[in-house]
Formats: sequence, structure tokens, C-alpha cells
Amino acid sequence: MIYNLYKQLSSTYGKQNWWPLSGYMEKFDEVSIGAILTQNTSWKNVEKALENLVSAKILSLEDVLEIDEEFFKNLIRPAGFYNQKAKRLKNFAKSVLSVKKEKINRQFLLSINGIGKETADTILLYGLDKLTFVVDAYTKRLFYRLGVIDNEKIEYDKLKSLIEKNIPEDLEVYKEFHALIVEHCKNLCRKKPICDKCFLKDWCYNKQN
DNA sequence: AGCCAGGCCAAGC
DNA sequence: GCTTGGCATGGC
Repeated sequence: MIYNLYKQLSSTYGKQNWWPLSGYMEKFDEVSIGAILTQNTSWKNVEKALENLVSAKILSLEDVLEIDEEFFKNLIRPAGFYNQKAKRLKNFAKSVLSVKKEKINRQFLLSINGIGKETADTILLYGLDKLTFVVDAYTKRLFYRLGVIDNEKIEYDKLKSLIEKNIPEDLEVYKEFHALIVEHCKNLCRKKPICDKCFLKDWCYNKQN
């Protein structure tokens, strides 16, 4: 059922290709910075911040560590929560650059202030090609409305392992499925859903129908 | 012109 | 343990 959902989303929306982006930065650095900047923030705003960083030649976590904090805040301002995010990014850069790359696992990332489960999994999956599924608010909402789960506030790791159990161990599937869920929820399964245009409405339990 | 975005943390019950 | 408030800009 869950894998079938992936296939339907995939054939409807096509390939998403989230990361890497245009390649100004190394993948790990680019994903980490993007993942932190997009916390509770639309990707459109993150893009503006990323453009500012590229223009200012901030192209790596090393650069993030070096740059003057006030100047940095100004560059990432469009992404919102810029005071907090500037601190988180600098602290993240410091933590990551102080250890060997092999030490960067989920537990390590979660120990860094400002890195929660979704951000950690995003960095692992898209930045390090680790087979770990990314759950977000959209995933919970969609799966709840579809009737796959009976509680929208399901614990992060429970939904994560439920999905992982039901899809093939394939990096591309992991990467695309999460991106497709986001795409679908931005288009149709919004807070106020547009059910009449949705190709899933026949088997969706959404109470709002 | 509100409402909302690809969360997370600290503080308060 | 679970809830709540704070963080901030820009698009629709």
C-alpha cells in the first residue's frame, strides 16, 4: 500500500531531484546548510538566502565557520529566524569540522543543538547517501488522511520505520519518495486540502471530504 | 490581509 | 511525560 503510494506519486509528478542543486558547494555542505535554513521555512525563501551565500562566496562549512556572524545573519535573512539559524549553522560547522567524517552518524548529528530528527535524516539521506527515511509534518498529515496511521501526532521514529519496512532498500526510492510527499502536499494535500483535484481521493479516508 | 512554510528547543505544567 | 511560545521573512 505504502509502496503503491510512492509509485502513484512518482508517475504523477515525475522525478524531483532535490539535491545536489547546481553544484557550487560540496554535496554534504550544501545539504546541511539547506536543511537547516529550511526549518519551518518555505524553500523559496531558502533559495534567496542560498543565492546571497553564493554571491558572497560562502561556499562551504569552512566558510560558514570563518564569516563574521553579523554579516552572515544578513545574508541568510530571507530564510527567516536568521539569528537562530546563523548560530545553528556556525555551531554545526564547528561540530562537524572537528571530527572525522566517519563519525558523522545520526546520533552525532542529533547531539548538535538545532539538529532534530528531520534535519538529521535529511543530511544523512541527501548529503551522505545513507539509507534513512525522512519524515516531516507533511508525511504525518498525508499518511493520517490516507488512513495509513490513526494518529497524526505519531512519534517520528514510528512512522519512519513503518515506511522503511514497506519500501525497497533503494536510495533513489528513499530520496524521491520524501520529495514527492512534499510536492503532493504543497500542491493538493495542504492544510486545507484540494480533494476534488486529487487522484488519491478514491481511497483517501480524509475526514474532511 | 492573513495564513503558512521541507523544525527545533527551552520552559512550563 | 506532553504542551506551549518563540524564532522572522516573503509568497500566495
